[in-house]
Parts: sequence; C-alpha cells; structure tokens
Amino acid sequence: MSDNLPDISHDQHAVRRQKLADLRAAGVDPFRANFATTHFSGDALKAYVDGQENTVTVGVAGRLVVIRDMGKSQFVKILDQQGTIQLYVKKDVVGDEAYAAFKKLDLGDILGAKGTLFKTKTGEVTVRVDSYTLVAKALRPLPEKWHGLADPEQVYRQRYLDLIVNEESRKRLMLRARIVSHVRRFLEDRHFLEVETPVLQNVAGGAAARPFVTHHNALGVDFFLRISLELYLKRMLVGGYDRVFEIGRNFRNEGVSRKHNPEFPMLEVYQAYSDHRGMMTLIKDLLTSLCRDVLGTTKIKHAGSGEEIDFGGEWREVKYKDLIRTATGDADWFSRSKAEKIAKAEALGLSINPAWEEFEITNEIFSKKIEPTLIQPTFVMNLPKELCPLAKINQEDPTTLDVFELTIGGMEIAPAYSEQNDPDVQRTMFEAQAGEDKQSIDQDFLNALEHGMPPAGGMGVGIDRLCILLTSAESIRDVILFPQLRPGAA
RNA sequence: GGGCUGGUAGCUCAAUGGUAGAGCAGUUGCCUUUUAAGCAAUUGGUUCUGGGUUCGAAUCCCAGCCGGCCCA
Repeated sequence: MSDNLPDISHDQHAVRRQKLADLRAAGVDPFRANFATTHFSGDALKAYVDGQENTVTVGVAGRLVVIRDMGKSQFVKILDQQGTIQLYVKKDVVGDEAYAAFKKLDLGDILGAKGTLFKTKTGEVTVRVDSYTLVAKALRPLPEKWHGLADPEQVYRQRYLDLIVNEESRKRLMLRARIVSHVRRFLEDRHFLEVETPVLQNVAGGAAARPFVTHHNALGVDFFLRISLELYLKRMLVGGYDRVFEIGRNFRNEGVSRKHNPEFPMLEVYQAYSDHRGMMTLIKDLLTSLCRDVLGTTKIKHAGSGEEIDFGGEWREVKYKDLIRTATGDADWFSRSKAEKIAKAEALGLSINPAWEEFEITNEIFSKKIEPTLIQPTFVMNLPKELCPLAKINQEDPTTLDVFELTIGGMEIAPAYSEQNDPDVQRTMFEAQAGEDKQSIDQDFLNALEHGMPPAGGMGVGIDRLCILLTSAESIRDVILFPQLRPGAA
C-alpha cells in the first residue's frame, strides 16, 4: 500500500469493498465459489465421538460470527441453520498463504470449512480446519455482538440482521416453522386434505371485516382479497371432500397493533359428520400434541400476565351467558332493557356507542372485561346467535349457537361451529346481516348449500396468535418474519 | 385518529443550554487451545429532517418523517 491512499479505516463498508477488490485482483472471486457441506453445525457436533480426536471429518458452512485471533492461530465461530460451531484455524495446518487470507476475513463473511473434530481443553467440540473457502463476502458490518440488534424498527425492517445476531428471535421464528409443520402433519394423519382456495374473490365473505380491493386488468374487474377461507372450504364439503383444511392468508384492511397484522395466515378445518363438540376434541388434541411434540412441555408462560398456562389439565367449559351474568353481577342481564345495559356497561368503565345493538353492548363486555381474564384454556360455549351467521342455532336456547370460542392467554385462539347447512336458514341469516347491501351475499355459496352440504364441524385458528401463545411472545410482530410497517424513509 | 414516548459513530448507549464521549466493531502492532479472549496504539459524527428561540442548541419551542407503548 502506498502512503498517499486516503484513510478509509473508519468506513467499514469501504474497507470491506477494498478487501473484495484485493481478492478479485488476486484472482479470487468469493461470489463465484461454493462449498459442499457434509453436516449442519448441530449434526457435526453430534458426530464427534468422545475421546476420538481428529478422526471424524466434516464439511460445514456458515456465517462468521465470532473471531478470536491469537496470532498464528484463531478460534472462530460460524452460524448456520442449526446454530454455531467453533473452528480452529492454525497457520501450520492450513499453510502460510491460506492463513494470511483467513486473517483478512471479516465478521459476517460466509465460508465453508473442512476438517476434523476434536475437543478443546475447555471441552468444546471444534473443527480443526484443514481447508476453507470464502463463498460470500459481507460488505456491511454486523450489529454489535453483546447486545445484538435492539432497535425494534431495524429488527422488523431488516429481519435478516435480527436473525443473525439475536438468538432469541432465531429460535422463536424457527419454532414457528415447526409449529406450522406439526399442524399439517397432525391433520394429514387424521385424513384431512389440504386444499388451496382463491385469494382474489368477487365477494369477500365468511367474516365481517373491511377488505382490501384490487383490480384485475385483463378481466376489467375489481376483486377483494379474501377476509376468510370459510365459504370456499364449505364448497369442498359439498364437493365430497369430507375432511379439508387450508392454511391460507387472510387480508383485513384494519388497524395494525400488538395483536393485529393486516395479512395473517389462518388455519381453517372442516370435518363432515362431526360438529362443534368434535372440534373441541380436535383442537385439544392438536394443542396438547403441539405442546408434547414441539415444545416438550404442557406448561407455558403467558407473556402478558406472567401466569403459567397449563395445557395438561381439564379445560374449562363455560357458557357465554354465564360469563356475562357473572361479570355484570346480574342474573337477569339478558332481559334488561338496552338503556339498562348501557348504564351497567358504562358503570364497568366501558364507552358504549348508543347506536350499537344490544348484543354488541353485551359483546363489548365480553371482549373487554372477560376475554382478557381467560388465561387458562377455556371453551366459551353457546355464543349469541347474532355473532356467527354461519353456525347452527342451538335447539334448547334458540338465541344461542352450537359453537365455542377457545380462549387462552386472554386471546381468542380458535372459534368453531356446528356448521349451518340449511340453505334457507343460511339465506335468512345472510340477508339479516347484509341489510340493504345484497351485493355482499355470496349467492353461489347458497346455491352450493342447496345441493346439500353434509353436517360438519368447522374451526379457525389464527396461526400468528397460536405462535404468540406457544412462544410466549409479547407481540404479533415477534412471530412474523416481516411484519407490516409504513414504508421507510428513502 | 388521540395521548405518552423515542430517533446521537456500523451496533449498544452516555452527554441535565457551554469543546459530542464510552464499549463493541474497524484500522495498526503483539500473541499457536480461545470462550463477551487478552495487551498496546488509533480512525470514525449532517446528533432523523426543516424552521424558530438564544451570545451559544444533541438538549428548549414549532412542524414534518419513521418507530414503540397505551387508547379508539
């Protein structure tokens, strides 16, 4: 190096670009190299045979995340999908030239290394490197090694950095992948068929939510992004698929919060010749098997309250109306006038819109005063009939439905119904809900019901919320790889 | 949409109206079993943006941009 070059030592990006240029000038282009691995880091660590030093050969690859340079030898760590593994690089093993090049590597570079396993004097299984290959140069520096990346905005916008430096995030988001995978396997084992139904719909049915609208140029029509999977999956029941499920994205054009992301994957399951009670068994089996096989425990810490949620015991079953009567201290709540209900709700500290229907006032009490307190798994049974127009009416109390809402950790985890299969009742319910807006009724769905849908139980499970629960996350953003944010400043 | 709160070196954070600092990272040396490796030296700043107050602003005020928490 000549003396009149500008000092770029403060600019890590420039220093790394210079190193890359030097490599290329020497005929080495890391971006045209590759490396054949034989093991992931965790598998390599398991391949070590106690006492057998330098007998097992492995090829591992990953991102350089720790460098401890001791002059003529270095201990470094690389990170791959399974975690980190330590490499020991000695000058007199790899040779002078390769060692000199190794000393020029930066934290963040991606390399492959071949060598033999041994245990250091402090007991860590380590690869004694015979040779290595740089396969990608990192031109930008990693965040700080002790504290990781703490700025929440950068964690969400540049999740890749969060995943490299924050082990907690890495583990939580990998756990999510295993949860979803387990759900699929669980259902497939029970003869459920996974299907895919349209995201672009001309009627956004199956739920009450504000949809996103988009436009199809060739057809010259607007479409809604779906807000629910329900009406298409029920068409599959009509078509003879007796057990179906879909894990599909729903889109709701509403607020963003700790519990809401505008796009979210939803599991919906439908089982012919079952009902909501069948769904209770299914969801309990699913959650307990997730606890057992994925988490390895039936006790989970609830991030909000710090309370321990126990999936192992009996799950509480309680009627919606009884919860309301208890919360209001009024055994005759459901025969009170609207004015009395408003007065009582306001006395409980709620702000009530006088335009609301009575069931909405009651449900405000449920969602604000009751649901957040239901930390242990609780089946809330027999919801009022106004809340779910797609469910069967309960025969003993026709003001309620054959449904439950499974609530855990203060969150609605899984609503399930005995599905309405009477096309005339369904039409009446739709019309009552639609009011003047007849356009919003999915006429083809009613047509399908008229062809005959078998009696069935159906259930929805929000995957994000399930993951919040099972990973004890504080926020939905912690379980979504790339949560929705306002576009960043340019 | 409202209230509170934050934005300072690549990252994590200090600096309470008076010369913008530290640790890590980087750079240069030393060190062939380290574990946040160690030792020595050292570079690095549009204090989010734009206005204002002031002799003087990272700090106070106003507006904006992007977050976080709570509420709707």
